[in-house]
Amino acid sequence: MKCALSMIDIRAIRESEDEVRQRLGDRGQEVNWDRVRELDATRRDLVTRVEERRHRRKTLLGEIGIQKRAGSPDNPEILREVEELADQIKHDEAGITPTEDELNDLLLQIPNIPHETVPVGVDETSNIECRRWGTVPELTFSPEPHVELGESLDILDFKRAARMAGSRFVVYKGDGARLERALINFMLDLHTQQHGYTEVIPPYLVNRAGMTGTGQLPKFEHDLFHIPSDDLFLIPTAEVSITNIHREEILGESALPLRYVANTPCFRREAGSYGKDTRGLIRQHQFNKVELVSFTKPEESYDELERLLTDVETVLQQLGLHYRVATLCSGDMGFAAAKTYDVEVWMPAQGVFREISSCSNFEAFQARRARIKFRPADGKTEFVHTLNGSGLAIGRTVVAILETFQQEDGSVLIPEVLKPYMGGLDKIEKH
RNA sequence: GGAGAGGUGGCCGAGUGGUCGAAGGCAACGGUUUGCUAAACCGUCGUAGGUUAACGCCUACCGAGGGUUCGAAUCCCUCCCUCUCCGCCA
Repeated sequence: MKCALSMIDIRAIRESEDEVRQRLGDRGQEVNWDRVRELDATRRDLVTRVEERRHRRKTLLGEIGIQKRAGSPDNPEILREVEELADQIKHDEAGITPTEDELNDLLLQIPNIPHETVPVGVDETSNIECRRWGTVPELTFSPEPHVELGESLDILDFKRAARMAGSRFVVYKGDGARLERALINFMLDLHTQQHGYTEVIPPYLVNRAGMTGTGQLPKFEHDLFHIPSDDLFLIPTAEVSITNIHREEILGESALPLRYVANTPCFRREAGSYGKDTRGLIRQHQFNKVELVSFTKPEESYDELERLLTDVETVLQQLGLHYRVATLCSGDMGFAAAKTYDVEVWMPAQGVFREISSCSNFEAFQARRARIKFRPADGKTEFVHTLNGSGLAIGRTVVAILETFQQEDGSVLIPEVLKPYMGGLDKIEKH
């Protein structure tokens, strides 16, 4: 019998539903709690009954075996009872499958429980700013948006990309392509060499089970690009691939924490964001992102979240980009997250901070779905905690760099740390 | 895509239609012995669900799903995956 797959622990609901619901707050509004409770009870009733009958049947079968060996004739009484039990078991089992399926469907729809330090709120207005780093760059001229800058420098080509693939795609060209590549390499080197992450290059296509494990499915299928012929999905973030590296594994305690970094393209349908950020690199169907993922013991995950955030901030600080950090409120967090920090970079042309990284602790939410456990030295296996953060989204970093370091003549200075990755080039200018 | 082989516990590796949840070995853990290490010896040593205050007990699982049978890891079917060879290809 399959175990009940869940994202929040069914036992927690069974034993302290009130507390679970209270902590979910607004996030638990849509859940049909009565049905969950009912299905759980039904399932347990059926399972208990089936197991009792199976036990009885097993005993009888053993007796038949002994009699056969002794050469005794068949006992019709026993045979009849065995048959009856089989029918009853079959009948009850037929009820278990749909019960479990419905229960799992309901449980998979329940978002994660926010951590107690998460501010309560319904939208971004309740997010809490933690800190700012740097200052708004002082320009003696009015800053050009990255789209105009990129096109006049002939490093970004949105028109030709649209011709071949539609809107929300781009062709990077010349120093633009090189800048993108330089950023990827700089971030990967920083995280692997200074911050202790192991680089991986994972699959960009993932199956249904993988997407369910990290929480994209079943609820957010409409946000994903899907390949029907093979039932595979293009990853919306490397988080999916990396977290699934250890799906259905029991890790040794000494192996934790595990830290991975990957640069991958990310593919998002952006359904429902029509009209939002239609121009430029901000919101693309395909973009590169360097992603950090950690697997930790439960008691260490919140320290790890702070560490992850620090690693992400280091990237922005070394690039010299002005940013701020906010703790997301309960209503603004993603489905799977227990706590999230957003890192927002200053975009001079728009004059606003825009998200460039999101760092989350999923606690055991993904681990439970993906069945990722570890074995403590003393006791029973436990679910690990998973975390991830963008370190950083490359396209948006390009935007920030172009706009922040632009010069009045339309050229763009290359940040010091990137120069080695740009072959010593110190600015991008018109040719 | 074509042909063949195979999928058993952390690993290796037996296995027969009926006390097989599964021999044996390795690894791991605990202990005895030991100046230390090693060796040797003894013991423990899968996952999940149900039940119990707890010790424990019960059930399921030998790639997945069906079928045959009183009974299946063992026989049959379908699917998935891995490996080898051929073809194709970056």
